[in-house]
Amino acid sequence: MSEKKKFYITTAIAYASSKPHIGNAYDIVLADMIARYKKQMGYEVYLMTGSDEHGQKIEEKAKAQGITPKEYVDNAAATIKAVWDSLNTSYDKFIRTTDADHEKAVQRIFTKLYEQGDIYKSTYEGKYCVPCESFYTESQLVDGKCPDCGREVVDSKEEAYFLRLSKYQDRLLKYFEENPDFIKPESRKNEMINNFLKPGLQDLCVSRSSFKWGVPVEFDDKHVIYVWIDALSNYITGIGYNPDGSSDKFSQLWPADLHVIGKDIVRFHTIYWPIILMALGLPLPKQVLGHPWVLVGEDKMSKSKGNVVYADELAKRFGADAVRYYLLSQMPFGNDGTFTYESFINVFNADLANTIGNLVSRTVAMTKKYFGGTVVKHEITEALDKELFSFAEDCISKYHKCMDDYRNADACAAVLDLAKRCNKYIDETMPWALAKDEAQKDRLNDVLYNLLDLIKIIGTLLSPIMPDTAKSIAGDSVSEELRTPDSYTPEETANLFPRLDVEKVLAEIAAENEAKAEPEKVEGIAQIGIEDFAKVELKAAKITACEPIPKAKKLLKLTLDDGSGTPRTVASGIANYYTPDELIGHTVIVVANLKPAKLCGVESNGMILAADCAKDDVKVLFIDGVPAGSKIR
RNA sequence: CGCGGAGUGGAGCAGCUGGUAGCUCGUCGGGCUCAUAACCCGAAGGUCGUUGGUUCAAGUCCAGCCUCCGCAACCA
Repeated sequence: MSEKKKFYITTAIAYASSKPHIGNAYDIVLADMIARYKKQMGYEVYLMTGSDEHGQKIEEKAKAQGITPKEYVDNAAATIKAVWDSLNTSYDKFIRTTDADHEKAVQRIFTKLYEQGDIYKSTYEGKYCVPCESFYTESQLVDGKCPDCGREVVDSKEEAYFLRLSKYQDRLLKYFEENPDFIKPESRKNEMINNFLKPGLQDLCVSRSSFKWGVPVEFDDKHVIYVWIDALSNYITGIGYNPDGSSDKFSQLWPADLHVIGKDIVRFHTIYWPIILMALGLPLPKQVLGHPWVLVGEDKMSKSKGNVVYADELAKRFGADAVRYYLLSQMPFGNDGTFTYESFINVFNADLANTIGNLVSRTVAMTKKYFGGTVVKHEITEALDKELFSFAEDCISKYHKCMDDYRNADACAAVLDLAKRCNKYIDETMPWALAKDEAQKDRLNDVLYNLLDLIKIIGTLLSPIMPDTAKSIAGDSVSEELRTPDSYTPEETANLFPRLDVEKVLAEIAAENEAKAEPEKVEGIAQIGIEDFAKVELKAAKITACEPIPKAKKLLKLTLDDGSGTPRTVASGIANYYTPDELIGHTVIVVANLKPAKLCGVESNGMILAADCAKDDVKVLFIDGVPAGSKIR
């Protein structure tokens, strides 16, 4: 009968609409590190991750590919798993929201909440744009019209189910107060309270009837259960919860000790999720950790920007441990971190190759060279050694303090400090000089013993962060006890982290990206026939007036003379490149038969042609001298 | 005044509850040779966005302003 304390930790489940990028992967890497750490601290750990597989977007993507949504998500889930596995993550369960037992449990949850009155049927009232098939709230409208297409909207009602959030508001606020550590970091808690709780919660719409790919409401099959109840419930259904009777595992593991999530979904996990649990009569999770994002350079990662970086590709190139180390050591606690290949390689070289790898390599080499591979323990007498070990103890306790607080970057720094201290110790003791004097043989032995001992400590401390590396430098005997073994006989290993040539690697990557980008472009824009082009009506038009649009940052409102006699108004997103004065009087090419659209309250009839010369460089095509109204083809 | 975040030596970041500004990389000079052209030491370089306030004392607290970045709205 093990009396180990349990630690149930989860990640956000990844949305199965596309391959997760390095930022999504940060979630699981962080959770995995915490899980491994807790395990090492003696906890019985259960780590769950998974994929969120319902929703309109998936339905549409599947349709576009001509396969069923189920086929689509089967592929997607496999991809997600493959990425997670490439990072050597040690999850105990991978839940899929299309798992039969999950779907069943979600239906039962929904029904239970409905029967006890926490979910009620009502109508979703809003402004509806028929062509766009979308609902908008009053505040989303632009000049009372559809923000998307600019057309009139109509008052409309749609049946839907709602979760009573307001009922639990006060209890939730109280929970926040009584559990100050519930939300980490603290700043996000204040955000939640000020922005959502204090103004008052509005009941949440928890069903949809506009698409089919979801868990059907048991008693009303026109509706599917919307993401909140479906996805969030994974944390309990994945360990066997069911309102009709839960598994033993559930009672052992729940409440969760930690939900690791991205900062963008803190709201759902600290407001909606606790309220769902309260309604179910279940205890709330102990803590929610909202981590920052991984940016690529300055930007958020996005497919359209073409700057997406995938974890498995990185792991393949640099090794899983290096990727894990980069993410865990370089992400600031509160702010977004950045990924660039350049900084990755720099960190790799500085921390992993030069400091840790080289320390191991030089120490092992000397042990081999001077003692044939084995050094033994003697009592410490030198003051220098005492200082060295007391420094090590400081590092260890600092490391724990940081890890307990999920300040993993600082924890990494503490380990690096120790490794640097060891490198310095080598210079201070100069083993190569000792080796020349037979009388110093014992001293030389002691120096190497001390180094090997601390290398073992470094390996131990690193094991949640870099499991493979830890194994190869500390072996299976991870231990934080200083100077326990009677002797050390290190295994000779190849260089742990061979230094990378920045220029060379960057060039390689650039070449590969280029090779990859080519075929996609051909695919991206389909060829069209002359008849398609004929549909576009291009005309020359003279800019007679131009002014900025107050609400808009990027738009200019242009008034054009297109020869028709009536002035034409066009909004154009060129405010960052041109001032109104620079445009007035010039003649431009306008797409005349483009559907009108409402932009920031201005009706735009057509668009003017401009060239994307480079990133952040746009040039409008001027055709001064061409009479206004001339047809262009 | 839509919401939120940030402005610290060349670059990237630490600086929690106020008391001589630190780290990594880079640069320059030196040392060493066990090691992965690595390691060790030293130096140069910051009026901590700006203005005002609180205080014996502010990067650290308060107020205003400027700039940048996400999200939302709008690159038709």
